[in-house]
Amino acid sequence: MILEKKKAFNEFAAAKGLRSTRQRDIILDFFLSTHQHVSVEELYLKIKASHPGIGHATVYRTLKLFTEAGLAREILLHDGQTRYEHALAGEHHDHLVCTGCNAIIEFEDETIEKLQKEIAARHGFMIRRHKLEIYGLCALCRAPR
Amino acid sequence: MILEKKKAFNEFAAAKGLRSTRQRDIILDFFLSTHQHVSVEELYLKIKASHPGIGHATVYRTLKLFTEAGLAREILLHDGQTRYEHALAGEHHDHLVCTGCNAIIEFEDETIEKLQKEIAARHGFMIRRHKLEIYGLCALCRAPR
DNA sequence: TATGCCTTTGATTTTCAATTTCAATTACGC
DNA sequence: GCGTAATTGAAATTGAAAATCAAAGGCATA
Ligand SMILES: [Mn+2]
Ligand SMILES: [Mn+2]
Ligand SMILES: [Zn+2]
Ligand SMILES: [Zn+2]
Repeated sequence: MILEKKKAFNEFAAAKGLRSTRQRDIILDFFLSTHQHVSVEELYLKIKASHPGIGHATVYRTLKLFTEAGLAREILLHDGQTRYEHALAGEHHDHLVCTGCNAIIEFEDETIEKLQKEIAARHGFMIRRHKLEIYGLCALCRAPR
Repeated sequence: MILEKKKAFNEFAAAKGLRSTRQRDIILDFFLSTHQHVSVEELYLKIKASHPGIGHATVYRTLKLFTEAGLAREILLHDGQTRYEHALAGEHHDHLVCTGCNAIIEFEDETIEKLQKEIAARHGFMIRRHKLEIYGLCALCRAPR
């Protein structure tokens, strides 16, 4: 799993003529061992604890590379912080976002996906991507105390 | 229509103990006579042409008030600019966004709305709001030349 | 292993939307 | 009209993200 992703990035890097650097290896290791939907700042701070030399800019740049390579996906929720999640080829899902505890629940609904395509077709619109985010309170945050 | 909205805002302002100011009247007039999905900067520039004294901060603040009053709705698309659209009580719709010409097509789909509620219920999640944005190319932008 | 090119890095600066600050102005109940 | 508290707007500040650029480092070649 993790090895496959590393391999995938190495292939992407090779194809693009990118150099192999210590920083990119470290950032990839941290990203792969991180929970879903990590913000750049969160990841940067985690890395900085054991690798103080690594800079903000490199983390930003490298996450964009991972996205280009297909390992990561950018998620823009309503808090002004870009987050990244692990991307699996061909996989797609949407998000329930708890505004109480910031938990994120993933879901996928084939019918919704199909209806979106029908709506687009009806308007002669060609879909490139979409985002469906449902904001509210998760079961835990709804519970009294 | 426009008068109803002005009345609605006046009632909101009265209930909240807000004062009636020339600036708020002007900004409301401009907002109500503007096409859908206007950005703050766009609206500010339009107003400035005939009312140079009105400041950025006031436009930002006032649009937030309109939102609170239920006349406007904040729309955050993927271009880093907050937009506002006219809100009608009880009405909801989602957006097809053309990345070619920035056109925005509105749509509503009862089945999608229902499915969202089912998904939320399945996770014990209480929905407060949601956003569904479909990005791609509109019919005109797809057409050759 | 050494050379040299050219990519990458990271401290710093810049950008840009949006918010905050605060002194001056203004609305409005009395 | 008076006094007070809300409002305004120029300017400063914020915060995320991108850009800058000199120094460091990867890598093809000899
Ligand atoms: Mn996800
Ligand atoms: Mn709309
Ligand atoms: Zn929660
Ligand atoms: Zn278009």
